[in-house]
Amino acid sequence: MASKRRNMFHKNKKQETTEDEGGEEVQSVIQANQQSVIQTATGNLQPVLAKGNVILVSKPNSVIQTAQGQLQTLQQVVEAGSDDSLSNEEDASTKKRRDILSRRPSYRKILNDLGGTKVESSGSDCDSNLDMIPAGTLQLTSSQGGEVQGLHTLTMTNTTTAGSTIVQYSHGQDGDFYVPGEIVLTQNASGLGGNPIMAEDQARKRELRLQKNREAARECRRKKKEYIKCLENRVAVLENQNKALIDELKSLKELYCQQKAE
DNA sequence: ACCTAATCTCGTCATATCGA
DNA sequence: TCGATATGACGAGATTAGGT
Repeated sequence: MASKRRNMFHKNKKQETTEDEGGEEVQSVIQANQQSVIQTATGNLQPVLAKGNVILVSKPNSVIQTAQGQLQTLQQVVEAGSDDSLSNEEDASTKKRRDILSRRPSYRKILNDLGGTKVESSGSDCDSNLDMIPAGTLQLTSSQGGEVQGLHTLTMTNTTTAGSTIVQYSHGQDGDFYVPGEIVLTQNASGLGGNPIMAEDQARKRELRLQKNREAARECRRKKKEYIKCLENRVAVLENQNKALIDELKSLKELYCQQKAE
């Protein structure tokens, strides 16, 4: 039962809204079934837009002008959004999956590639291009302020009992407390020939590594949320640009028809 | 109020990526 | 090349929403 639920969760990762640690709700701006922006004589350009395709507008005095960077971005978004390998996710074993799935570039790298925005260890500047959004349109704000991460330290204290350790956990704000239980390192488990000092050292290193990784995971999740917000912001910007271009095109067409009729 | 399914959050592991 | 860091995947428990 529980595992079934978990599997469902991993299958249904796409959500309309999500809530972060601070209780902040992030509304998705990605909407399906948007009216097609670019239309051809046959009515729809969709079949042409396969993965990796780029629309090139090279006509010098065209109404529709694009900056090179925007086209690049569009291509990257299209490519990032289509991951064929995920469709077989259910059937593969864990090991196999890890072999098949290739890791994407880090969020830091992606964000740098996208807009030159850097992911800092705290705070967000991904909204830097939001001033392109016309007044009255959706703006997503990214607030990171709610969560204060204190400094954590972990110390292991030797006791007279061989192989056991008291773990002292120190939090920056709440003060220290001691974990009453003990970490027992047996000879077999440590594989260190029964040397309690080395075993304790190993355990200490492991605890340190786990602690670091724990915090790294938190930070990584925070960055991931920020990255998603950035993408959503970008979608909002591009949708508005599309809308403006459509309006411009429409008015120019009308103007042209009027002049032609005269 | 209770149950169940869906969703969220966190810790851990494995491994890719980065920087010295 | 190697140690440190970042991140995807997974499992477990907590929380939430909807139905009875």
